[in-house]
Amino acid sequence: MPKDTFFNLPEEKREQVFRAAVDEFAAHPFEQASINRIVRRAGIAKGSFYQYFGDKKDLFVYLLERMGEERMIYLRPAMENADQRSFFGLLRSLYLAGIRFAVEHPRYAEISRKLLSSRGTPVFGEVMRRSTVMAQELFEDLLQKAIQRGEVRENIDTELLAYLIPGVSVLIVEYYLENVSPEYDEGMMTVVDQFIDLLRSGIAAGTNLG
Amino acid sequence: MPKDTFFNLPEEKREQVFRAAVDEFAAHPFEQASINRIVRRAGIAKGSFYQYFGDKKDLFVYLLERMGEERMIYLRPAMENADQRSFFGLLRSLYLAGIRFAVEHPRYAEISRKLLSSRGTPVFGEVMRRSTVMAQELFEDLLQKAIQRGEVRENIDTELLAYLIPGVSVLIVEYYLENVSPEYDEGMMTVVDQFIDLLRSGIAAGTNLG
DNA sequence: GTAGAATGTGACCGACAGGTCATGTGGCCG
DNA sequence: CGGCCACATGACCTGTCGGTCACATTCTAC
Repeated sequence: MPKDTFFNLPEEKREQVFRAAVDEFAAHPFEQASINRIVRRAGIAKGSFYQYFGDKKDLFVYLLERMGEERMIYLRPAMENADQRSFFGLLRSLYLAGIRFAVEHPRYAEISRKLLSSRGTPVFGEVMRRSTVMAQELFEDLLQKAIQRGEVRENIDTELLAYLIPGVSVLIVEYYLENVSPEYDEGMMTVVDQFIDLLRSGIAAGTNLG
Repeated sequence: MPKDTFFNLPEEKREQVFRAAVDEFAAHPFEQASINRIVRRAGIAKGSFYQYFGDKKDLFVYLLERMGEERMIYLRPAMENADQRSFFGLLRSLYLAGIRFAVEHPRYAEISRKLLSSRGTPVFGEVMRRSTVMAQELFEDLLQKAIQRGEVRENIDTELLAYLIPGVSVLIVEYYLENVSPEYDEGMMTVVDQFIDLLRSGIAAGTNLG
């Protein structure tokens, strides 16, 4: 948690510091991110920084929390009436919401990308375990319900799938940025739709064609 | 390329240095890996290190090359008669070979894992682009042939799939290590088989069951 | 032997990191 | 006014990094 001093700051200065942090963590993963660069960019003294935050991780966790709140603004509507909708339709809405969030907050998206592709570093465990577990539980729950509705076949490993789905979403974003367009934009949805189609029907020729 | 001095070394010492490097890069991603720790562990002076290698990247590239050669020893037999075998069977052989490689060289596997989950860092591009492109081309080629044989339906995006398949293999390994067993072992094949089943048939209930 | 090349060595370099702290500054309260 | 308090500041701390270099040692050839 940032210190009181940070929240007592005039909003303009507070946001200046925050923006500098966003820029830095969008450009460098946690370990390489530099407090020196942040304070330089924010136009404050280094001593001041440590009046606001306990240490680098304190700032980073705060940033991730604010990012998570912003992200939920996009995701919550996509989850409406979750119980009455098809699994694949819901999945598509979630991806769409996630992509809109990324399109409108590309630096946040960059921070997520850097963080998600650094699984295994010490800071990842401390910072992300809770939310990856939450995502995994959400998808596992959705899959179970879809099986009960007869929408998804029952002889699948829901735990594995619930792990793969968020992981693949990162791959999709990377594929798009590398091979289609270097910008976060809604064209990503064509790739998402390809993936959902694969997920639904597999790739084998035969009875599943239609 | 390491300097001549390195190859003139008595084999024992050369392997001592090499093993120390493997240990370091298995424990830390490239940027965090420390020459100081490597020379300490190898029992050589830092000056000596720079008689053997131009710089840190020189060592790392050499290590990856040796690792790639070792890996090919496992993969080559799995590719035998590639043209006459089913896509899914071949895919399974490749995964199996990859897992055997990882089981018998867990530190190599750890280095790969660290490297693959650091896409986007500067060193990744310089060092990996060639081999990721190669893997992507291989899978795209295999998929095209499978489509021609009528084994795989033709309305899929082979480029996307060829990107996703190697990426998902990393996810599978991570899933296994996090949720099943912390050791690289052949139990991973049960997860691989789950994945291949998903890839083949999708998850939707209905006509594709059987 | 002795010259000279090859190899070994660790103190040293400048850069940068995260973090501290003594001192300065400005405004509010009595 | 004086005392206090919240905040601002940047020089400074210790540590580590990748990399260099002058010098010591060992090996080879004659």
